[in-house]
Amino acid sequence: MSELLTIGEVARRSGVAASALRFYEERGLIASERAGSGHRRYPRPVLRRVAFIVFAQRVGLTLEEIGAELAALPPDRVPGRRDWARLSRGWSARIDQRIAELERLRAGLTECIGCGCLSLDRCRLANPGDRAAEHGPGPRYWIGDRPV
Amino acid sequence: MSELLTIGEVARRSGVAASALRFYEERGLIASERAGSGHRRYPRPVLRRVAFIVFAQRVGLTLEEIGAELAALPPDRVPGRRDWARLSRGWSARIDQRIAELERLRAGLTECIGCGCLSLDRCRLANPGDRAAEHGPGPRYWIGDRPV
DNA sequence: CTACAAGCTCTAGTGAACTTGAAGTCAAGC
DNA sequence: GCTTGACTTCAAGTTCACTAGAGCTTGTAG
Repeated sequence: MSELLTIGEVARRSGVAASALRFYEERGLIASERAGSGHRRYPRPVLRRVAFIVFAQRVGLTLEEIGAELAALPPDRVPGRRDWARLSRGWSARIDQRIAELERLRAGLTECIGCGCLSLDRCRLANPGDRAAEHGPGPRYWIGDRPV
Repeated sequence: MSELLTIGEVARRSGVAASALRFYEERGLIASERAGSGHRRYPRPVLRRVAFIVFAQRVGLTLEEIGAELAALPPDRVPGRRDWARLSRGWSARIDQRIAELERLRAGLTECIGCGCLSLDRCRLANPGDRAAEHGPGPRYWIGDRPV
């Protein structure tokens, strides 16, 4: 019934570990007030914010991107239907792209590999040009899940 | 025209960095002979094997899984239509699952978030039970891309 | 008042898939 | 003979999204 939640309560209710919540806070994705003791106190709406983060991760966004999306939401009022709609467009496009790629791959599974044409020179399914190879150093993102 | 390719040639033709090829070899995904100098010499079919690896990664398999798939292919003969078909079944199912999840998420984008029900308690889209939270320590796999 | 749970900060580790860099070898061209 | 470039090994670094543990403080129940 309390207005403010402890980190443990948020963790239990969201299914996200307390350590992860601290990590999100460090990254600026969520915020907390502090009790006199120095303990975190989360206002209730943080639960929706955490839900949003989890959802966005499943869609395939990185925490950095999620942070940007959250920053773009109005800080002064509860985000409404209009805000979601704006957000939604970008995400839908992204999801559609990934689905399209997966369908292409599934088709290639029988058509292209099956027919024996899986050749790097000719097959667009394994074409270097399609790949994220030139995205510089560091780990390759899950191929195809990369932000475009 | 030569029968055997250097690592540089394979890298150029496959679009995969030489360092990655050495890494794949270390992991047992590909193999090479050695010239007298100690330099790697790849038989030509390695190109198809690399193409296979790249393809499988886009589908979402880890290198370890890819290694297992490759190990299951006949080592004595060129893999034929039958071998691909066997492989294909598992991958298709996997792709279908991921597509289904993405579609579910896309629907939730308007239905569930849009209507304001994005609540951790009630919404199955952000439901802790759905999540890979209990998969133990270590990094969370890209959520939803996890091998089932 | 004392346990003990829960919170705090900070540093370091994890796993996947590589890349980077150091230090050395080998082959070819000038 | 020397430089250049391609190759070798090996160790260490990178990103992402966290987790784990050390060492300390706070809050609560008996």
